[in-house]
Amino acid sequence: MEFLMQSIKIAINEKIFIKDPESSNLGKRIIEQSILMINDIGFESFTFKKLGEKIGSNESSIYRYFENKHKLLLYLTSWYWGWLEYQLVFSTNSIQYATKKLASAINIMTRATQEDSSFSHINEVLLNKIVINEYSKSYLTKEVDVENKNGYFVIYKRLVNRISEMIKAVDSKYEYPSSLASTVLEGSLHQHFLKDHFTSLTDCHKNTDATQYFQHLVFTSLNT
Amino acid sequence: MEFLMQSIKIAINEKIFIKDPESSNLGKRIIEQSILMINDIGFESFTFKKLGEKIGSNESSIYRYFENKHKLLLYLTSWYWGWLEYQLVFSTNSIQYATKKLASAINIMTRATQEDSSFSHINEVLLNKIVINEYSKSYLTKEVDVENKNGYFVIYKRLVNRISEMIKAVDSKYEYPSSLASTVLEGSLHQHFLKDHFTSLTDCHKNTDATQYFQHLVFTSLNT
DNA sequence: CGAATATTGATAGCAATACTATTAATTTAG
DNA sequence: CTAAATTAATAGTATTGCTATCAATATTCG
Repeated sequence: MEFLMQSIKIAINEKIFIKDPESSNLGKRIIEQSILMINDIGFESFTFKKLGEKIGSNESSIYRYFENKHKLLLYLTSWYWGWLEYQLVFSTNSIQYATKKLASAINIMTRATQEDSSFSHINEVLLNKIVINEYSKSYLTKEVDVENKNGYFVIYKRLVNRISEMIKAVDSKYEYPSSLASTVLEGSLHQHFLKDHFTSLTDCHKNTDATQYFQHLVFTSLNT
Repeated sequence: MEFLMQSIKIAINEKIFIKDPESSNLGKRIIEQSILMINDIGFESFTFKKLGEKIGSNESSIYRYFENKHKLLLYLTSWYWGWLEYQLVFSTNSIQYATKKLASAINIMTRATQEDSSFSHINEVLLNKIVINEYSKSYLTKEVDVENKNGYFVIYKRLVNRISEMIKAVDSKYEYPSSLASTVLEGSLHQHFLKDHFTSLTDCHKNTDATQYFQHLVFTSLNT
């Protein structure tokens, strides 16, 4: 997958960072290398000090971009959802039939992530793995309500709503469009996690299985 | 809900603790008060030092029961799933018809937790909240494969498998029984979380809504 | 160009966390 | 009632998650 439009930038809520990491070379290295490092050692073991060493920079310099590693995680995951949203809108916009549109959306939301050469410093495949392993930690906190009010989760919420609207377009009488939409997005991450760590708890063993599963789940729930 | 059998004990993998907290008064206070405290301040802010102060005991004494707070979380969540499993088996065992059995199981898995006076030192309602807010953190770690091999998640896995078997009993041709079972269990926690923090992402606003949603989701997926 | 301004790097320091070790006090069990 | 087990108290260590300060470099713009 590649962005067809040049110089598209994923717009992240400015309250999430102190200084926009897209605005400098150091900022981009912070993003690039934090993705590699979080993927490598996990979010718990990841620290700004270690990242500083890795990028040949200083802990205190990273703190000038992000208040703490939680905010960096919010940035990375927001970027990921923004990137997915773009693909969703771009791919489904021209589809006429509601059913076909929703099927295409489910496909994009549940498939294994493809690389995208448009953003040279971001490895989308690894970022997808981070989202699978760490996204819940970004909202399963005591601060979730305040951060939600601050708009830290808007992109994700917009994405769920888009799917929800597509579901309604297929079956306006269906009673749980938002729950179904959130189930697909969150459940997709979960099934991919189970595929890697708890194979007995899932039937999705190949990459394409999750898509099949959710297509079936959604379309049997709806009256088309 | 009450246990009809006296002196039932939820059996937890002995590798999770150093000394069985059920074996002493201090151990029970550790469990009782850690539930209150984690619920109160969240797992991230929870420390053995604070817990020690709260129960009028010492940090080092708690370390004789649990290696670290991660293991304590594994203990608490294992206990919860064991308790739910008991209710599931007890309530559905005598039901003949596969469909009715599965419907009853979904009901138990997705409803709001009821108090249980059988275990005086454990507040099941608060423990359910902890599971909603913290369970994923217990397996979204770099150590998950080792800990899985050690059997730290057996109870949860057995529970998913029980549901999976019930699904198969209703529709032996259905291709995704394990995925559907794990989706119900995990998705139920997620919908309850959304109900409390992201109301726009769910249609479950009353406690009973999640049950309705998952009943519909499961039974439209299956050919009965 | 060159001075002002912004950015980054280096070092230090602090409070809290996540433990471990040791020893003393207390409880319990035979 | 004595020995063994348990618990409490204290101290100590390495790491984390920051903040502050100041020097070294870039960058910008008049």
